[in-house]
Amino acid sequence: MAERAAGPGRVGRRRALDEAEVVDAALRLLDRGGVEAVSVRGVAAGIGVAPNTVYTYFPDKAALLRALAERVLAEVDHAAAGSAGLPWRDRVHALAADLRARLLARPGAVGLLLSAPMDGPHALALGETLLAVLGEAGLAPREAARACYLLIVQVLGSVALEVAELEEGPVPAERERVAARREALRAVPAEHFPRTAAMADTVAEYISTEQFTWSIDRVLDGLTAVRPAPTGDAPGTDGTGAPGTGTPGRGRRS
Amino acid sequence: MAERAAGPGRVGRRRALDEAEVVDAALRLLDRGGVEAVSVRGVAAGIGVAPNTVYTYFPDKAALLRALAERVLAEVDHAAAGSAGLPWRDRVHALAADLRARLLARPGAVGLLLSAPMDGPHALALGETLLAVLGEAGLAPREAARACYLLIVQVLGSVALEVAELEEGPVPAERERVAARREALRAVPAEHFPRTAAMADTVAEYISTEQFTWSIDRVLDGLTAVRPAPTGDAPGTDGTGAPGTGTPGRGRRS
DNA sequence: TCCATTTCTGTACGGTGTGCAAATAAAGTA
DNA sequence: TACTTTATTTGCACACCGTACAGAAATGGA
Repeated sequence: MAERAAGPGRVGRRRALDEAEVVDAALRLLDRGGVEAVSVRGVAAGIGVAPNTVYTYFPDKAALLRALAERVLAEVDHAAAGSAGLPWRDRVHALAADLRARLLARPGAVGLLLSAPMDGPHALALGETLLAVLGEAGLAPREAARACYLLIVQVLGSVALEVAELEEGPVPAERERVAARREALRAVPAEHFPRTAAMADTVAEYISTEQFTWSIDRVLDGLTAVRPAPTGDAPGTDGTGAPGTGTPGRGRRS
Repeated sequence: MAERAAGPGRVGRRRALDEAEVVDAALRLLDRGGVEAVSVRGVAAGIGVAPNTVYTYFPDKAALLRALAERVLAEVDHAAAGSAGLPWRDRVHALAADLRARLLARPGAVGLLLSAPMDGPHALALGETLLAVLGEAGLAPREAARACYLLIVQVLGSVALEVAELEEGPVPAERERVAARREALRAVPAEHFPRTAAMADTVAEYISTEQFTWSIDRVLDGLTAVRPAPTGDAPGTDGTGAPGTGTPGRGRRS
């Protein structure tokens, strides 16, 4: 099993591949065919090797999929968020848009990210970059960390819902996808769902870039809205999760 | 194939079950064993029938899974959001918390919701309820619709990321899950990810109820933050999705 | 050269979704 | 009642899946 990788003082038959080549083959399968096209046998065939050979490089399929998810995250453009000249809001937008675009270009990649803990180095790097931007924006570290998760959840969640509507095969343009949604929404019975039916056009645009940008903007508004200074009570959680008074912006500890 | 369901003037052998019984069997498998335990053969065995019989009720497995997702959504407590006495923020919190709790009680259900379009009647009903609350909160219909999607994305996204960390088997208490995360985060190298390492305790609490509530609060803040009145320009989308000026709260059309 | 060690392959097992033809059961008709 | 028509259910089969196991092939060290 893949215990100790290569090394000069190592004995035994040399391996013909390395982990990256296996992941690359998996990525090719992911790109055409989605996540369900990524099979151990398919990956093995893609690199001209017996199916079991894959288990020399990864202990099981789940590990291969985790590596594949990391591989996808590796391509995210952190530089977009680092351009020091831009206002911080724009830098968050750039990072979010880049992540969304990469994931939309690879339907099935989102499912990958959402089916295993995001604890790999590239996942950490993404969080670190976002944390830096939010820190420079003036958020206290604790607020920045929470805001970081809030934003990641929003991006991954919206891409996931967006991809969930896709058929197999090539991804249609956003325009067509919205149009298809609008058409499908004409079947919503107004007598049961009056508000939804009345706003069908806006509902059709849920999967649009505009809704995505609008959502991020509202989140950023919420992160910067002035609210009562945090109280200085003990740092333990109250743990109830129960809604409080209902007054807007009730602050919780930093 | 399941063309026309039962009817009084119908000829042919009577079916021994109905769709609901099939979905119930699938739900039992989902509850113990997660989404990957839901197999056509397992469902058939659960109701004492040959595997192919399932195809009399659903055209394929995907259709069965869609029905199962709907079945899960059917259990959401809309009354929690309808208690007219409470402030609207609390009603949103109640609905969000209820949805989260139901999905956490059934790990694997989120994956179900995120692997097919949410266009069933119970999905529509959920949106309609949320839309009503947001409308009563004073949001313009278009804003309310967009806010509705933003909130759904946040809830489903955060539950999805939360569930992604779970092992097979029974779900540990939140306290233990956070502790396990905290322990795992001790391995983060501070030289590469200084901010993440510094905030490890907060990062460990990403999956907590408190972070969930905090995130919803920030979103609600963002939805109610005062911002420039929408400009009256043409209703077409600009379609670029490019970030704008960076000034906070730049309003887009209602 | 022999040996220890590692990688790679052949084979096999139990599982999956589902297509197809035959069997079965009900209703309509004669 | 007997026969036809139709819908449901089943047995069988196929192709695919993840992966365990034992042996073969290749390497470096002694």
